[in-house]
Amino acid sequence: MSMPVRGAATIVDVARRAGVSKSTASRALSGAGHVSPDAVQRVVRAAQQLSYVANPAARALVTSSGTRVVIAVVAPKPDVAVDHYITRALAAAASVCAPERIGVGLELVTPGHFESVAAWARDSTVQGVVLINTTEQLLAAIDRQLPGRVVSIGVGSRLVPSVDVDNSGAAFSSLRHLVRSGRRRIAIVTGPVWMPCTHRSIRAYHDVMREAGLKPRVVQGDFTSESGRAAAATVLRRWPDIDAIFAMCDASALGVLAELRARGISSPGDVAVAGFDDIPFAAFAGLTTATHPVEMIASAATRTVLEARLHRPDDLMFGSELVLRESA
Amino acid sequence: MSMPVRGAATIVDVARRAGVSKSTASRALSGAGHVSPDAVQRVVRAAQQLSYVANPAARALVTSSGTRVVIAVVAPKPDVAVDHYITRALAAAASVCAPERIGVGLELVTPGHFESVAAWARDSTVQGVVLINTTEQLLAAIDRQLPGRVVSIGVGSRLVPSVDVDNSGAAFSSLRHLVRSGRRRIAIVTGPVWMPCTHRSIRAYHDVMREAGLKPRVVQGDFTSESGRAAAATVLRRWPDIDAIFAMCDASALGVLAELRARGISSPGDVAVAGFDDIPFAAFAGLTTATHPVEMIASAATRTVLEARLHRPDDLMFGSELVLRESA
DNA sequence: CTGAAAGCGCTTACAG
DNA sequence: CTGAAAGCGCTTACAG
Repeated sequence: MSMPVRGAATIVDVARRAGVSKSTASRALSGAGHVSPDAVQRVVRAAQQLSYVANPAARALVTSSGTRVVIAVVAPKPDVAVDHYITRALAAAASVCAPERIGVGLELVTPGHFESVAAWARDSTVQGVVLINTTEQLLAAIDRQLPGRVVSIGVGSRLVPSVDVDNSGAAFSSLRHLVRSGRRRIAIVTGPVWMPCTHRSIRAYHDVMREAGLKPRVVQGDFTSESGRAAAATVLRRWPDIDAIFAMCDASALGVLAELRARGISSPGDVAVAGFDDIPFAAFAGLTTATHPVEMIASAATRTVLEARLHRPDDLMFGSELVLRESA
Repeated sequence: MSMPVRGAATIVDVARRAGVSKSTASRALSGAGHVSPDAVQRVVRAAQQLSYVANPAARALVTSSGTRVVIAVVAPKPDVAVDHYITRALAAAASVCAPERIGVGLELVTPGHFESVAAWARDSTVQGVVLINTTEQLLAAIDRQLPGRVVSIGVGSRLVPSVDVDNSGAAFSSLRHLVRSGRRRIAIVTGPVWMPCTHRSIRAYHDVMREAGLKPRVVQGDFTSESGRAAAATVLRRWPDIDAIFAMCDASALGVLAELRARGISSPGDVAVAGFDDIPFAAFAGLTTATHPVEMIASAATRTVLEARLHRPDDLMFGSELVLRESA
């Protein structure tokens, strides 16, 4: 028997090769309904031989399984939306979907404009939605409209499972490392306040400072290198005797390092610096940081949406590992 | 008349509202076949009122229009594949596709393993393919199998249109700027030799050197910062009197700057440095470079694939602008 | 110029 | 446990 030439194998090809009707083939492949073990085996084997993957367009038409996964990014302004973090997550999602013949779409949501949520809910071609940087407000809107088709990379809700890195754990290990290596005047450069993850790290920071009997010193940043540089300047002005700066992301930490260098302040000699994310450039710059397995997180979130479970899956929290380099 | 509640508007909703059959509605919307001007107007209006976008799953089933666009990245090894350049292009593609209810998939192709090309050709859910970093070999395989559904970000072929940045122009303007500002011993740090774009820039480099009566000095890199650092070391060893280094990408240029700084060599004082891409970090680092409108390029390429023209569209070449900063 | 009918590839009640 | 039939939303010959 030869491969079909004109197009990809269809369920009719599989059924014919297995000697059953397409109804039976469909049931055998989906696992739903009763099918004799013998038939299941023949169908599965035929499907493998033909490299059969159900046509998602046809399936989407009859069920509501969808042909695409929407990656929805929440951002106050459209231009701040698509940073390296987002594009890495998108690439991971697109890689996970490709073998299933499912596509991904990228959509921006600005706070207060949640009309698109209703559109996704109505759209049978939307398999599901992966939220990035979501807010409590958006989650509330989703709970009402899209039950069971949404996963959040970030905070979750009663109905929306969360898949994320252990922000607190990452902050704990970096800060404890600083304390253990003798630092006593440790400042933190935060992310934007509207992002829930910012608060998790700030809380961890306060916990460690209290635990060690140290005074908290908080300066706000916005995850850019420029804001890190500005924050370092602020820190040095307010607390000239500072001996460590912990930034909530590597981009800001690199800004901190640049500002220190520009002022002739040595690192780690005078001021230790630690970041978070372990971006490729961090290794190059000798930045001590903690890993952020963005690809694993996005892959897991996307897989959850593809599986379309009936019950809310458990939250998933990925660990972060401290990476010691020169800067701290 | 009220909006349909259960799902997105279908062509039957549009037809009913316009008072025609769904056949006529379909023809009016596609522009194919004869429809009275009056009917066209009513149908178009109804579609607008209902925010109608044809269900791509249904359309893909009957035509071969597809539900997804494949972004195919050619890379010698899987791990070098997904850099910032790729993910930016992917994000742009996913943004362009989203309003059309089309998804994108990310697939890696390693040289010599072109089976996936045949799979895409057979797959009616594949609207088209956007190639990134393609090689002549892959283009040859595609010419035979996927006529009319492929666009290349990079080199094109007789059947595959190319959409790309003007690499030569970018190299010309950076190098001429170096020459004009008095530099005479100018080295180039290249990209990997297997990438066609590397050769375009090298050729431009040789042209400018010849034109200015200067000796060419070529060192190979691989687009990483680490390779830039190593290349700078090589350059300084082989040509201690060097006064400028042009790197084919910003990541490498940043590596060059780091190596110079580590050796106490001032920039631009002793050695001017220029890169290419204008990544966000370049502005922060004060790197002179030239713009690379990746998002515009990827959007244009994706739009071309979505339109699925019958005839090969013209090649598209995007200009690059010199951005003068501190380093040169 | 228009509408009724067929069919794309699937899944799922409905009979047997 | 199995198969024939209906139908998801579209487009496109086929008649009129």
